[in-house]
This record gives sequence, C-alpha cells and structure tokens, in this order.
Amino acid sequence: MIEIMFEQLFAGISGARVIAYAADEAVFRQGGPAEAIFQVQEGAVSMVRHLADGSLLTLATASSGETFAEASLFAENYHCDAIARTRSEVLSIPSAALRLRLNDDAVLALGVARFFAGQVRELRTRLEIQRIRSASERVLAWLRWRARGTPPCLEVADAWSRIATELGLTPEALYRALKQLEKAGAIARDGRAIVLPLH
Amino acid sequence: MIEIMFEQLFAGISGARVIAYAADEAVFRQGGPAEAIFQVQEGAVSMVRHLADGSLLTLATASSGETFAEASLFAENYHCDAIARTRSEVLSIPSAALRLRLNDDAVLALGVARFFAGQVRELRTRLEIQRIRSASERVLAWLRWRARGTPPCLEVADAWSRIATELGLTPEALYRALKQLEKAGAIARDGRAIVLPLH
DNA sequence: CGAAACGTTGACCGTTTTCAATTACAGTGG
DNA sequence: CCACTGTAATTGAAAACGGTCAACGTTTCG
Repeated sequence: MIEIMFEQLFAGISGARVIAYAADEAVFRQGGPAEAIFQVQEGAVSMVRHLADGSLLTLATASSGETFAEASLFAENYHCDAIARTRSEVLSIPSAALRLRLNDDAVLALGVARFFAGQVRELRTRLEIQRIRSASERVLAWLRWRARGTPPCLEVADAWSRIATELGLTPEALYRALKQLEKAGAIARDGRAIVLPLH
Repeated sequence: MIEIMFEQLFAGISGARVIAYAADEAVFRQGGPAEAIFQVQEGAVSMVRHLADGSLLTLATASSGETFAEASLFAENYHCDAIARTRSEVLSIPSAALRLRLNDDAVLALGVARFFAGQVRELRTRLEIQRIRSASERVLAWLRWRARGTPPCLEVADAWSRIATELGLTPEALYRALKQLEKAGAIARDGRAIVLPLH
C-alpha cells in the first residue's frame, strides 16, 4: 500500500533512479545538501545522528518498501546520516524539482500530505503494538492488524526473523508465541499463511 | 513543538473549540462522518477499531499535546472509535472548511504535509527507541534524543510516571533505570533537570 | 488538615532473552 | 544428481531482566 502511494505520488518527477549501496555505506551525510527523498527497495538503511559528545543515536531504520528523508522536502540539509545496514537498493527521488512544484500545485501538495498522514497512522499503530508486553498478545495484535478478509488471513512474505525485528522480539520468542497461539486456537497456520478463526 | 505547529497551521480555521469528555466517552464513532481533526489538551484518547469477529484493537493512544484523526482530512468517515481513556479535554478543528481551502491553497497544503512529515520523523524515532530492550539503554536513548545544549540537558516537565508510559516501561522500572544510569555516571540529576555529561 | 497523586524502594515471580544445538531448506558447483 | 554451504526455522535449558505487588515517604492542592 505504501509503495503504491509512493510510486503514484512521484510518478511525474523525473530523475528517479535506483542506487545500490554496500553494507555500512552512506546514502547521505548529516549536513549534506538535502537533494533527494528515498525508498528502500531491498535491504535496510538506518538514520543516525551524531551527538555533541561524538556518540551516535539511531533515529530510525527503514526496511524494504519504507521511505526515508521525507524531510528533505522541507529542509536545506540532512540532519542525520543514512547508512546502509546491509547491501541495499534504494530508489532516489530528487527533491528540488518536487519542491518547486509543491509551491504551486495544491493537489500534489495535498497528495503528499495524505501520504504522510497515512504513514503517521501506520506508525502510531506499530507503536501501540510495540507497547504490548506479552509476546503472544503482541504477535496476535500484529496479525489482527495485518489480516484481511473473512476469515481474516494473511500471507507472510518476509522471513519470520525480519518480522520478529519489526515486532521488537527475538526470532525465538516469535516462534514460541506463534506455536502458543496455534495451540490455543487463536490462529491456524498453513505454511506461510496465517488464518485467524472468528472466535 | 508539535503544539505550536498545530496551532499555527490551523489558526485561520474558524469553528475550533475545546470539548470535555468523561472517561470512556466517545469523541467519535467508527463509520460516523469525519467532521473534525483533534488535539488532546488534557487526558488521553484511544483510537479503537472494531474487527470482523467483534473484538477490539487499539490502534493508537493520543496524550496531551498529540493530535488524532488527521485522516479526517482525507476520508468521508472515521475508521475507528475515539474513546477518552480518562476525563479529557480535546481541541476540535472542523475539517470541512479546511478541506475546501486545501484544494486551492498550496501553501497551506504544504504546511500540512510538513506537519505530518515532522510527526512521521518523531514517531519513527519513538519506535526505534521502543525496540531497545534494556530499560536503562532505552531511557538513555530517550534522554539523548530529547536533550539540548552543551552539555546536553533537559527539564522534565511531565510526571515521570507519564514518561514511563511513553517509554513503554513501568514507573518502577524507570526509577531504577534512572538510578542505575546516575550511578554509572551516564547522567546527572538535579531535581527535574537531567544532564548528560560529555563522556 | 486530609486526600490524592507522585516518587521511591524492596522482594518475588514469570517471561523473555541468551546461548547453544539441531533440523529444514534453497542455491551452488562439482 | 548430490554433496556443500549458508540462511532460516525450531527446540531446549539457564540466566537476566522487568513486571507486579506491597509498603512507605513526599508533594500538591482543595
């Protein structure tokens, strides 16, 4: 869903390209000119801020499908480093042309606002799910959030270990939670598909 | 910061008013017409979705200063309930007038986009901090994020117990983490002020 | 003054992490 | 076609950590 919106939004902007980065390579540096807005195609990119005492603080990590450096639409310079965590491919959308158009084109600006509003909603939900302390309740909440249809079900495309990271759990804890939920009848598994029976 | 931006943004919109809600009272209901966008002044309001099987899923909880139902700018109906968790006061900004203006006024639309982009950044960082498992490292990351100046320091305005909630910890765990950080020399405390010594 | 919320500490318990080992599985090259 | 290699999935056991409960001191405010 995010990808589609993102692609639609910026379909009219020329100069988009996909760039590959090695692990630990910088996509951009704090203080550098804010030239583009990005979407991770493959891999993961962390936003890292250099603090006054020389230490580092990770502000965010964007994985496949997620965007980063949206603020480059509104700022002159980047306020953190973007470092590829692993070998990554990143779609880069130049922001200069976009910025120009945004000042005249209310519809485009509104589209951007709408896109960000959607991200806000998604992030809030992820945050709410993160605060659930019990591993299995957290996993169940995540599944219920992602599931579609009647009965609600979903195909898990990513590796479970990656999902464990998104959930703030260790892979082991996730496996155990899934098993427990299955045993309790809260979910049914068939390969990578999960079904949530209606009570 | 969020409050200021929010107030600025919607300063020109008429019909804003503050409404008080009792605990468990609904600000709006899923399916109802999306008539306003809100900011919590006092208390806390949860967004709750009704799922197919009749159960509930909490999507977000907005506390003092935070906004909710931004999506009412883009949708006809609310997609969840908003329920006051405690006695709350909520600033309500009618969205119909706003929607009209947004289609013509690119600057306002861009301001809204910028506002949401800021929220996205903040939420991403909170999410990143939430995944830190160790209580004291989580607290330290939060402090480093919020601290300003040299040496980095911050005044804690809210009650610690509220901050504990924001951090996804119990108050007890937070007190212990603070004590531990202080003993380790990672922070210095003076009443409600926290200083982060430069190494 | 008294009530209510906040702050602080201690002890115990349960869950998750951690570490380690094993199995399944996909891709690769002999 | 099969051994080989790396990654993901799974299970077990022990330790660590934060949650919970309980008690008490402190501050705030009507």
